[in-house]
Amino acid sequence: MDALGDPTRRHIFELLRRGPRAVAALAADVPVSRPAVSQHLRVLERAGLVSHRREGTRHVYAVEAGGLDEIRTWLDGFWDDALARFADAANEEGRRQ
Amino acid sequence: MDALGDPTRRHIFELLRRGPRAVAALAADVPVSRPAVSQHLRVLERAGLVSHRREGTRHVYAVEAGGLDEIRTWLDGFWDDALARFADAANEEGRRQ
DNA sequence: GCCGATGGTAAGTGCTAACTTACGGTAAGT
DNA sequence: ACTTACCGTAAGTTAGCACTTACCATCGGC
Repeated sequence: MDALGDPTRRHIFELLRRGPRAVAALAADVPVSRPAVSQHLRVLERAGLVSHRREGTRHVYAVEAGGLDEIRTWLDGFWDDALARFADAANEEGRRQ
Repeated sequence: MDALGDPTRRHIFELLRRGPRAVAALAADVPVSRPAVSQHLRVLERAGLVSHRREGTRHVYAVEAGGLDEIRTWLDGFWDDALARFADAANEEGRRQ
């Protein structure tokens, strides 16, 4: 979640959404330098959102399904609770009127 | 999404998950000053994640269902694409072996 | 009408992190 | 072996932002 807070990082993440890419290929579509992309990829990997495999000298990065699922479950619990509370508030409102 | 990047802001957001609260009540459960909470609430409101209604001199904040839904749809599209790409990669892998 | 409570806003400060340039390391091609 | 391509890491700078203190506005109560 902290990892997706940065716009550039989300940009990289959405590029990876189209499929696995190497570092240089990612840096070509992002308005920052290549080392910056490397640093962002490291953060994303630490967060469990992406993974990389070496292919010769190139490092190909891809999205990790587990990381997305983690956020998803967190959001789901949140959503349910929020809806329940929202219903409670609506009931209370109706009771007042 | 940028709004949920800050840990303190997520903390406040999760407090709001239990139900609507006033600013002072929120600040009591967060290790920062009350003005800081106000600023965080402003960011959250600008992001469409919370809304506030005045209750006398108190400002009661509550989570906004729409904001959560927005993140949810974004995440859903992401999830589907990621799974599809993952399946493609698995197929390619199988074809090689 | 005055005082306390509640909370938004302004100004200022410190720290984090995002970015750059520079360097080193590894693998492939010739 | 030498060069080239590709990438991670170190060091340094800067801009943003999270936080605090101080101030002001508004609403309710005595």
